[in-house]
Amino acid sequence: MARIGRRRTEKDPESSGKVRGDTRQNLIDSAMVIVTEDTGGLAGMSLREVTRRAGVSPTAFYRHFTDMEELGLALLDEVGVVLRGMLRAVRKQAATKDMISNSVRVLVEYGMGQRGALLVLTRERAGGSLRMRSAIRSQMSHFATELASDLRLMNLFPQMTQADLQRLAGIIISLAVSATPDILDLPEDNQAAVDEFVKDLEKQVLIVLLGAQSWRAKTPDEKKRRKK
Amino acid sequence: MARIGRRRTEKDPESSGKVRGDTRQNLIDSAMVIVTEDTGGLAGMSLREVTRRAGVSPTAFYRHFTDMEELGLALLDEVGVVLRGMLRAVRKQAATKDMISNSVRVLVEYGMGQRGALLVLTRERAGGSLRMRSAIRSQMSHFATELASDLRLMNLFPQMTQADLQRLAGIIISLAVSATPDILDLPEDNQAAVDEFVKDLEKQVLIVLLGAQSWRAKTPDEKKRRKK
DNA sequence: AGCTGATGTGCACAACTGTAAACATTAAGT
DNA sequence: ACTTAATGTTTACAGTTGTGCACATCAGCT
Repeated sequence: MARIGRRRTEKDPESSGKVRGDTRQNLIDSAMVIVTEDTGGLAGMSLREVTRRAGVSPTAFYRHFTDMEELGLALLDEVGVVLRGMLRAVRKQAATKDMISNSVRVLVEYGMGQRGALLVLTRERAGGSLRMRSAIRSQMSHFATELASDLRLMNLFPQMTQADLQRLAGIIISLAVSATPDILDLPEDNQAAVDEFVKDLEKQVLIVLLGAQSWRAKTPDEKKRRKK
Repeated sequence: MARIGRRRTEKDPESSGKVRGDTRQNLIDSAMVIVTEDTGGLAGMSLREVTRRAGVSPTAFYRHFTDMEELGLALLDEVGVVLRGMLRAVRKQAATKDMISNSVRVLVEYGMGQRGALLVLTRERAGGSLRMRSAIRSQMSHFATELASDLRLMNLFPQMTQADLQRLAGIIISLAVSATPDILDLPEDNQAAVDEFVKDLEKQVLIVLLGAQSWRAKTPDEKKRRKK
């Protein structure tokens, strides 16, 4: 049996107590790695496997999470924050047409780089526990709200109600989410294929935006009151 | 194409002691039940659990499948056939406007009734093995192709190329797939909420259709060659 | 100094897993 | 009638799992 656990050797200069607080994060990271390279998602991931990867004893897990589900939620949260930040940054520095293309590209590149991130997002959306699912839904609506707000600032759809803008954003996010599994299977060595995919996704978004404009133009007498 | 082992009694289908020949189907059904009521998907489903549900010994499993993955593929195939049939039937008997609304309603109702079916479809799309994922992709493109063909017959978009029709259908399927997890969490007792959801999804589809029309109208000089 | 709470360890254990091996039954084909 | 292939069973085993328990280390407080 190999001695994997880096035992704190009494007075090791750098290990004197400071490596300790990292364990929680280590667990999350390990989970991310496992999810990334292993088929089976959070459900097919064992507590022991995670702790093994993190270099801790199995029981240490309970010092930081009560559940595997809780680990999953933490993992998800991290992904959401990062991804949201990236997209927001992109949108902030480009206008209209470029914005779409840039956003799509960022999504694709992030997805291919940090496979696990998007993987968890899409997979557990239909998979995980009820808590997990609604956490993801909330993340997605968060995405959509930010996008809607940016769309409003750009004044591309001045005639649209706030609610309908939100719906529009929702559709776009839907497209992105739906594209995610395909992103994850994109051949990393074939840049042409990636470009093709990006272009296609851009076009999808454009169609939706166009549709939204026509829709408003054609039915200006709408007066729905939406609540959600 | 696959010949499902049906080579048994031709005289008395049910009487020979046990219902022997049904075992394979029983396993599939059991898997479906488990997937439906258990969080965790195909990955979190054990061989023993399936055989237990099916009322057979664990080792009997190997008489019908080499792998759990193979079971999954069989399950998926069944779902695809059924769902595809339903949607095709719906589209065949209504035109244009009603077609959308009917299709959406069928999808939602089927999803709520046979949760496991849609669950497997969405979940394993991002989850399962590579084989599973491409099988699902193929199912989806199958859906899209059928839809595209129907759209062409309806002559709604006479000016569109075949390839662009296929893309349009792809977008619609994307929306449907993306909506699936939400369908599965719809409150069964609250019909109003279901109606609201259906209406919303219909509207999304309409926007896309409108967008597609405007798209063609605005950029008639397209000449892309797509290859998929 | 000594106490306390947080964080880590090892050991133990029962439950469950996948699957191998040998065997029983039966339908079908000769 | 005898063989054979398909389909099922029982028993067995080794590996993995989640988790309870007792204990070790250490930072920070009074």
